[in-house]
Amino acid sequence: MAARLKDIANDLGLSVVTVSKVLRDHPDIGAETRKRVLKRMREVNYQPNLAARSLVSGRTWTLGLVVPDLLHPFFAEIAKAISAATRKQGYSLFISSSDEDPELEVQEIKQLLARRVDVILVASAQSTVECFRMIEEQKTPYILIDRRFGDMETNFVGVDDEAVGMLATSHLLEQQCRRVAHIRGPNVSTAIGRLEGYKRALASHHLTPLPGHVISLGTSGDHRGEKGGYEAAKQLLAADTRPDGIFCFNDTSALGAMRAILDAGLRIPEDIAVVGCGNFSYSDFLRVPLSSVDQGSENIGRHAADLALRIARAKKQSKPKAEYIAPRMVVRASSRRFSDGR
Amino acid sequence: MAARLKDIANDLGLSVVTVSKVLRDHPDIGAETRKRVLKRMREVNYQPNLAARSLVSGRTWTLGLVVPDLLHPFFAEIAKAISAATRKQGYSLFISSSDEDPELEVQEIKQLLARRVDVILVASAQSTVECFRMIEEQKTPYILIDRRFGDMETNFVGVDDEAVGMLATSHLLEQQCRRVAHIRGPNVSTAIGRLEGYKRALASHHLTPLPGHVISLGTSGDHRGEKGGYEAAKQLLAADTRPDGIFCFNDTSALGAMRAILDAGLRIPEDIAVVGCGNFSYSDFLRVPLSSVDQGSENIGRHAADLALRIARAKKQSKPKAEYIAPRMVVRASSRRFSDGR
DNA sequence: TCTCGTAACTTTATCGTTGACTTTGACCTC
DNA sequence: GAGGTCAAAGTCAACGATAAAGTTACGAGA
Repeated sequence: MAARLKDIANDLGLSVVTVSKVLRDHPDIGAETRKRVLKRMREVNYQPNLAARSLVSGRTWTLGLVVPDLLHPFFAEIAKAISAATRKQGYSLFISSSDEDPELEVQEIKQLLARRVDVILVASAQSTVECFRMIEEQKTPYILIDRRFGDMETNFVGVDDEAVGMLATSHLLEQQCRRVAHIRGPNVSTAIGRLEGYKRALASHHLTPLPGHVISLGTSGDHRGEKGGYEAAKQLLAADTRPDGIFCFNDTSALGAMRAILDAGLRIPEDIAVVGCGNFSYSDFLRVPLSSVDQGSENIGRHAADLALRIARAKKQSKPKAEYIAPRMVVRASSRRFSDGR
Repeated sequence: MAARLKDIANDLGLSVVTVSKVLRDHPDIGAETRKRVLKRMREVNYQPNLAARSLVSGRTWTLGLVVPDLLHPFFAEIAKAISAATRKQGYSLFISSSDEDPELEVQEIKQLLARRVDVILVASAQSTVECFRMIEEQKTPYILIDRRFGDMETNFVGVDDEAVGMLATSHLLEQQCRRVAHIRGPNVSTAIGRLEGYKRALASHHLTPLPGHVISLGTSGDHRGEKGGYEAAKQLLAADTRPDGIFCFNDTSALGAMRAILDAGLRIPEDIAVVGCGNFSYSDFLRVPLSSVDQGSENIGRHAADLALRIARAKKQSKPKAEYIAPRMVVRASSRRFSDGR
């Protein structure tokens, strides 16, 4: 069955170590011997036993990724990109979904720690940093993706959320919206950053959010946020002054919001322009194609993978590094109020 | 740092094996000793080294999943369900995406074999069975998901594709469509089954497909199939007799088809009713909400996970088992031609 | 009293690989 | 010819856990 170094060594009358050296391209092996060993390895389709290797080296050539929801295209794309980039370097990737549940997430992380993965990547649903202290105790390096935690000095790869907020809001202002509302997300770094960007963009036009024009997505139950977006938009429509543009925390909440607007008999973008965030793949096919800020998820994935590999290969812990990906505005019908393409 | 059995044994003046036995609930341990060991384990937060365990046992408590495209909600949902179900039993899941590329898929599988995963699950993009012979040689059990191969006797979990075709086509016929066309998928089991179901449903109404009314999705480039669906629908619209109903291989091709229909100035469903397959999560939010056959992807995932766990835990190879999940028709506006809800 | 069984541990060997040292022999130099 | 260098092997001891086969001590049964 599965061939071992020992078998090859016996077959060729060599010692196990010699064969092992060939495997790892060690210099002190004769050309002839090397050839014979390599030939035999091919013949028996030798595959090193990684468990044994891990045992000796303390490394597993394995990474772990935990995302809030694998069904969400943003995270699916990140996962796919990380998997593709790391596979090429001989690493395999454990992927799991925490369902936005902090406790489940902790369990996933514990399992990854028990498996001694070389690096953990998390798009975290935690509200406290306790969980990361736990990871640090095990001395397993980790990278936060998409969501940061206050002023924690950690490895991070994600979009520049303030830029997202500015991009979306500025775009709406350019489209002559003057009462731009914001449906903000839960109290995590991404939502806070986007809100900040929204305010800054308004400020740069000498505007401030009107009363009731910043509304929170409920966090209840539907974590994709369609229902939350629907409810939030209904509240906005009932506000003293109706908004003429809405920047939504993400695409799913934008879907809900658009539905609420259409249900109310209003037109998009004429009465209210809508911008989401995430640029999910089906934006083009919606009732009203949705303008959206692209977070460059694939890019995030690639950068995260590179960073993870660098960390995994490094002998020593290095200083935490934060990488910010620049977002990109993708304009579609839901916010295009002028045909001149401005 | 990471505590080992040895450390605990030293701390308590016991042998390593005794501690190991406590860990595995071995009977011949005194009550007092067991208590002391468990207490210490908790104190130092002991995590068994799975590499060492694997080395001895030859098992890794690890599963591998390869899907054609993690971005596709159908596969993402399956992946998520498998991951959730197996995690509870202490198994971790490697997930990777083959991008519908048979060669890449083989590479992924090789990596999983090298890692000695206990079971491999594949939604395969292969056109030949060669690759599975390779898996069999390594004696690693595997489960095919979604797509079968001819008459190969293998473990399989997927939807009953003939039922899918019948369900969709019968529904269109019930909606008084009389010229039902089919945009079929590539030459794999799923597409063949659905085509078969389509024909059988027609036959049971004493109909046969009209000339030019079964069209293949091109396999070129865009593997999600929107472009393919668009092109195929354009051809259908140019056919001698225009169809009044289209059953599309999947939802993404249905998106493309719907766009072609709308672009041609026709109405959905009045002029042409459309049914897809996959029931992807955003169906409700489309320009015309899409009727679709739900393949029960979560269900598929759960069943696949159960089967994988059973196989992983079994001492001996057992007879291959095929499980078929029943599909479900979800009717939305794209095919609802009567308001009486028939 | 002697054997035997049993509960509760311990010893030893093993899994497949690797890192740190040795050994061996050929060849060179002074 | 003694000593040194170098290439090309080989030995040994881990790595952390487990399975199988010992070893005690003690009480029961004959």
